[in-house]
Amino acid sequence: MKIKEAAERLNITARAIRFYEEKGLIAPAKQDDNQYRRFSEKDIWRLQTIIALRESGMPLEDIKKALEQSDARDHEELQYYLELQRSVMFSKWLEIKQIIETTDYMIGMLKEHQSLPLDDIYALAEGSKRLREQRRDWKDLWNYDRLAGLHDQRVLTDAEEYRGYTEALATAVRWLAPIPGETGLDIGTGTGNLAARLIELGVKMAGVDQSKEMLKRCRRKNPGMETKLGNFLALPYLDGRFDFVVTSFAFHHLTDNQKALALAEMRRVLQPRGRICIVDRMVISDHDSDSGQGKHYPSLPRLLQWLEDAGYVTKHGQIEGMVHIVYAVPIR
DNA sequence: CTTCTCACA
DNA sequence: TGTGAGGA
Repeated sequence: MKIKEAAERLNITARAIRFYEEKGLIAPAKQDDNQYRRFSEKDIWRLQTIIALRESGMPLEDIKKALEQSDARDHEELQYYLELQRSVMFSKWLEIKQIIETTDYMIGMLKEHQSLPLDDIYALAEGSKRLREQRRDWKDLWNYDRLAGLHDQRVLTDAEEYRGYTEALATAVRWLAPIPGETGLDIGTGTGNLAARLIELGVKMAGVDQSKEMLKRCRRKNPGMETKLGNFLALPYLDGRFDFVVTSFAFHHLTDNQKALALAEMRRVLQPRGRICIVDRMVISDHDSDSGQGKHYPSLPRLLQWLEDAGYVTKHGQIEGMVHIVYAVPIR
């Protein structure tokens, strides 16, 4: 099949196909005498894949990598690229959602005042800009991909970082007291240790982590569990999906501003009566303790204050040393 | 009908 | 991330 026929069949221009070839995404055979490209069914199938991935907004560079994994039959890596793409799209969706909300607010102001109060609008714009930057500034400062292999060992033996780990997970499960059939989200799920305990009780758990290696292990350990790439600031789920959100030994990775944003994100994916459970090392003073190395142990009193201001009733407890648990149920 | 390159957004 | 022109 020559290029024009292929292009017509796929509803793209011949030019685009040559372009994909130039970028190294396909390599159709060329006829010896005149150098015309000949497209096999395999080539067509590959082009269809490219078009589909392109349709999802994936950049050509990433499509190239994804196809390489697919060629190597590396199912897990291919899944990683698709999920990466999904999490990118989710961030964009959140941004757009926010822009719509800002616009709605402006429309409301205009109706009410017959004009736009500039100060308010400016503050609003600044606010959304900051939120966007918070999200964008997310980085894997901790290289959990590298740590994934040793993670399960470490949580049990690291008497410093993960002191009280087992007891903390057990307490979280007890406080959440899930009803079988409920849906829960574990943020920063790692290899799914907390999620596994909840699944045992009949909860449908979803896990989010920023590390693909962690998620690989998590899926291996908990075959039925749904896992997605993502982070606190852009949870890869639509609104109102969960009965509860839980996070253990992960919240302290967020800076001050990011913590506030993360709480808002949790609320977004929760049903109206959805509860929140946060287990982590915390400090009792009024300010986060910034120990460097990307660790910002949250201030327990301030965390409680935030949640109460947002309309939650809270309950908290000390598990061991710095390790605390905070549980919150909305009353409005 | 196809190829390739150059410029352009 | 493509597209259009123009020569071979």
